[in-house]
Amino acid sequence: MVVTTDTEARERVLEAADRLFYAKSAHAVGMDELRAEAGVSLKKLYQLFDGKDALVEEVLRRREEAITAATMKYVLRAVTPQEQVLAVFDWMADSSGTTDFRGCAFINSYAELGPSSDRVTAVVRHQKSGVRGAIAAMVTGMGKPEWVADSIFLLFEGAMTNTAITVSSEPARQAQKAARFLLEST
Amino acid sequence: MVVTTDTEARERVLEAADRLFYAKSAHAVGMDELRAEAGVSLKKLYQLFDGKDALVEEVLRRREEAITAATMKYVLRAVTPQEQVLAVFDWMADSSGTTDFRGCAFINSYAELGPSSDRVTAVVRHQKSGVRGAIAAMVTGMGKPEWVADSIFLLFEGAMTNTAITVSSEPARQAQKAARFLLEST
DNA sequence: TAAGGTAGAGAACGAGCGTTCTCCGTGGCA
DNA sequence: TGCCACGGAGAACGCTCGTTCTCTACCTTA
Repeated sequence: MVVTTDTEARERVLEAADRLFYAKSAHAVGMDELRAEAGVSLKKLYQLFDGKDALVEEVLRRREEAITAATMKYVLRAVTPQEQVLAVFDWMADSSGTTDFRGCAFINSYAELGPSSDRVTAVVRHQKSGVRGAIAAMVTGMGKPEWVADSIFLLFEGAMTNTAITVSSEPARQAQKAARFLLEST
Repeated sequence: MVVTTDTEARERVLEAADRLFYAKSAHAVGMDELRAEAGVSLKKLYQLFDGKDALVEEVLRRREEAITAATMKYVLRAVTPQEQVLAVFDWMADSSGTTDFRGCAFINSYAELGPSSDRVTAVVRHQKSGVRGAIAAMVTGMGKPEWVADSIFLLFEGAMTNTAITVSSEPARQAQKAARFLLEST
């Protein structure tokens, strides 16, 4: 028998849930499908998590950390502050290349569950204010006015959804161009 | 007995479905709840529409027309071409004032149903390209480059989602400011 | 080896869904 | 007045879901 600690099982469940929820939306993924994908018994699944709602919430929180880390890799690779700000659009353009890109998981969750789950709404708000704050920190660090940061944030958000809908990295590139213009002309 | 033609019943169903689907997301609204809200028998409901999927599709198409008309009222009220472009953000700010504002119904539907319904995805794409085209027509009519139109479109999209998530018209106003800047400095 | 406890497989359960069907009351018409 | 066709109310059906429960097989330990 393959030894599997609870920690490992937890991780497998969270990874599978993140992938499936994002790809199909949470309500379209049954606990049994998730159990099969994670290679875990239904009993253990309910031992590890307090039901589906709690699992959705934890998946979103985990994804928030993962996305922050992923974008930071792009940001820190850049040299100048301006290139750092624009690097988040490189991340987006690269991410959209994967066939299973479905836009912003937080907006998607808000659309699906927002009205029925305050917990999910809270995580979504947290993520959005985090992204907005991160951009603001970079931009104001460059001496640019705060409204430039907010504008770049909105370009980012619009590009996320439309990159998914149009199945193309063009919105990401377009948003990057607009952000560059805003940074250079202020 | 109150006389009700099929056309009237159809209209009542579509109005109720639009309102409920937008407020709660489609999968959270049962056909029976919809029947009750529209004041129609279940039998007639299924006489008038080929099931829920078809109803969702028709609701989205109807909403596309309604939103186009609503924004056009704002656009045509403005005098200068620049004010016309910026008027769509006035529409957004005003719409967000209603307590049941939940962002872009098409993005929400894409998030909820996109992976399972090509028909819905097609309607969403159609609406997005329509909005993008309408902004492009106004902006290029002003002699501005096309990338300005695309940027304003992305600002619009980002503001729609974040106006809903933050329950505030601030993103709409912020996007408007950014759009004005883009229009004036090119 | 024998007993006991643990964990997995999957049946069971109650609820809710979309959809269809049945029944009954009420109209119009000869 | 008697008949019939229609439409509404809502029961019924088959399915899927989230969640819990049961049973069995195996591993551990004395």
